[in-house]
Amino acid sequence: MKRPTIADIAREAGVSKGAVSYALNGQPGVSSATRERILAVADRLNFHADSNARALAGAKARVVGLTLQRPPSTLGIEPFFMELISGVELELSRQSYALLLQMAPSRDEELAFYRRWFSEGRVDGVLVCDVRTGDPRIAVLEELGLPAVVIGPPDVSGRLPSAWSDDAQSMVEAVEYLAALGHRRVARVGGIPELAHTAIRTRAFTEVSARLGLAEAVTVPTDYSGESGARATRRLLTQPTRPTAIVYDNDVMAVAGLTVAHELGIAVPAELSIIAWDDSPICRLLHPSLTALTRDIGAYGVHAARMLLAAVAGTPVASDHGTPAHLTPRGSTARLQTP
Amino acid sequence: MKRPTIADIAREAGVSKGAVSYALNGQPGVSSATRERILAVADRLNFHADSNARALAGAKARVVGLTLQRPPSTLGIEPFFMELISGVELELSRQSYALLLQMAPSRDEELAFYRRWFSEGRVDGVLVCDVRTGDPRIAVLEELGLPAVVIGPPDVSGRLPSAWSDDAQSMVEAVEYLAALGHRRVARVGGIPELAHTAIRTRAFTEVSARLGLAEAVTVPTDYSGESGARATRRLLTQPTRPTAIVYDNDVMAVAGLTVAHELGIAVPAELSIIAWDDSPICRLLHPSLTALTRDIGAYGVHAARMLLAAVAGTPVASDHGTPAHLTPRGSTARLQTP
DNA sequence: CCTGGTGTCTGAACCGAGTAAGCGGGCCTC
DNA sequence: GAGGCCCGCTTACTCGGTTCAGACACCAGG
Repeated sequence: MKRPTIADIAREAGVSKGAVSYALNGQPGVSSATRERILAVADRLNFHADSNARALAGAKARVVGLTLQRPPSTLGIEPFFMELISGVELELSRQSYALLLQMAPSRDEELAFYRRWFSEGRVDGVLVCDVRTGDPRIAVLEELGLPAVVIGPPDVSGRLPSAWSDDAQSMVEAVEYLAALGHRRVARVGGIPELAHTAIRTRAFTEVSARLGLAEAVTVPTDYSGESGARATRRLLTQPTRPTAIVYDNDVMAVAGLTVAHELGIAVPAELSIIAWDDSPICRLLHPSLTALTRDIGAYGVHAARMLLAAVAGTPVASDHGTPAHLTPRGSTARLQTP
Repeated sequence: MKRPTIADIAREAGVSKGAVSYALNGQPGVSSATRERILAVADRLNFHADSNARALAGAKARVVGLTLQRPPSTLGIEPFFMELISGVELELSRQSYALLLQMAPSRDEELAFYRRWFSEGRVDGVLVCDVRTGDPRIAVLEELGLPAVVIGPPDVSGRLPSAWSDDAQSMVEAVEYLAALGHRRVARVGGIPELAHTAIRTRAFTEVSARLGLAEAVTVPTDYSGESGARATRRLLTQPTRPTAIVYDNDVMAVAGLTVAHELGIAVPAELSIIAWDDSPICRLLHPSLTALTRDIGAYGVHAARMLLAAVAGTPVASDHGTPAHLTPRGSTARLQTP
């Protein structure tokens, strides 16, 4: 099956290639009568401009890139990224953009992909996830001049705009809630410590705990996997004075934590309260259902995509903080039973 | 930052553009001495050929497409697709291909994306998931002549090669195992009935149950979401004569089912055995851990990608059945307690 | 009637690669 | 020593768009 080109349309409509290009792109230079005629022919032939030719001629490739660098094992179960991607695509589709997805085995390769995409002219811009403090990607992207939006806290995004929300505020809400329920020994099973948003949460957790006079508010670092979450929970719950509440940095680890508590014969929520950061259907399905910090992850994606496309179009865009995650109380948190 | 072109390399190496192209592509036409020199210059300038120009000139775009048409809510929690994509990308990266990912809100739009990708020359080939019987995508792809590989059972893939395994065999293994444990009333919470692989599983389930003389082996259809899985389980377990074992078509619904059983005060595995199709870390984390039909999903992805790239290269490829999912017995299945 | 401006359209250059055709020069053969 | 051939490289054209300079018509103003 042969694909129609603008030359075909030009011939069919009795005009030149240039006129067709102007008509299709809504540019001035053709009368509305001929524009109509050209568009009609294009529509009849079911024409779509070859994106390679268009990109080569200096227009946009209409593709943006996204790389993920987490082990596939944790990526698979964490609903976060799929929801994020869903949101990103929603906005991209709306503006006829496509998404190039790349899983990178390591940070170096992730960087290499950005470089390659740039030099191959594959993408008009990129989204950056899982930012660390002093992340080399930021500098490289700034140097390349490739439009980019960071999905993460703004304080590590350099001159790049970022789409994120105030994790500190959400953490305060969670811990204050636990304190209000009477909990004094609150622990946290945190995410990958090197990630910038983990650091923000850790700091907020420590500060609010100190402010509320809670006992040693310890954060156990993990790699976000269920296994490491289970290990961390086991460690916390087998201490001489165990915590009465634990905040988990993702839903998978919270599920694991719930299971460990059950395994150790510790009743949830009677003896242990659990909060998961990032709500997901699983949190609702379990018994007891998990109290969670809920946020509209898809909305982040939509927002980030919109910002990126604006940046690609040359519009200066500012960082934007969406609404922070808020607490959704469910069955896994309860007032502390004073024995 | 300006990107180097072959013209830059040609000037630098003191040869013509043509020679550079031949050298870079490993084609004959240049002596090994100049080839070395050209490659050295290209390497020094960190050159990567513009993919748009290359694709326009008739070479490959080095991109393949994949569309997903499931509601984001179920996509998010189901590890299947992320693992599949991980596998696909592993192989694609190895051959310097990129993946264009597209989530489609509806089947019609999914089809429209394939059409557009084709006419825009964006992709060299596509992967097709979630095939239904009489799926219109198969016919369209055959008509367009766009290389494609179906990730699904071969009997609905038309002339397109397919990468899948024998679901019927795995289903037989699961039901025979339950029967061997003494179960006579086995039910199934199935996936989306229109999907081809669901139909295969349903048929196999019915047949093996009949062969083993099990009582009315009913399959309750769902949309794969945890909620619908919970509903289906509730329905099954509140019947006058309830099943003593249930096979779930995905892990999320199995988790939901476990929770419902708990909610109804039905002990797992003492009073009810549960098997999940598709293993995932969650299955291992829960208490009791879930007996599952395990398969290497990433391997499917690798395989499908390899087949697709072969098809893109013009090599005729045959459908391939990988190793079927096999049973991994865990804590959620047990011998039936005869009261 | 001439000039200037505007609107519409054409022609051609260009993007950065791939590739067929052509062309010297060295080597082998008779 | 002439003819033929292959190797190594260049030249020029191609892909399908975008875009700019210019041609032409038409109209208003002086």
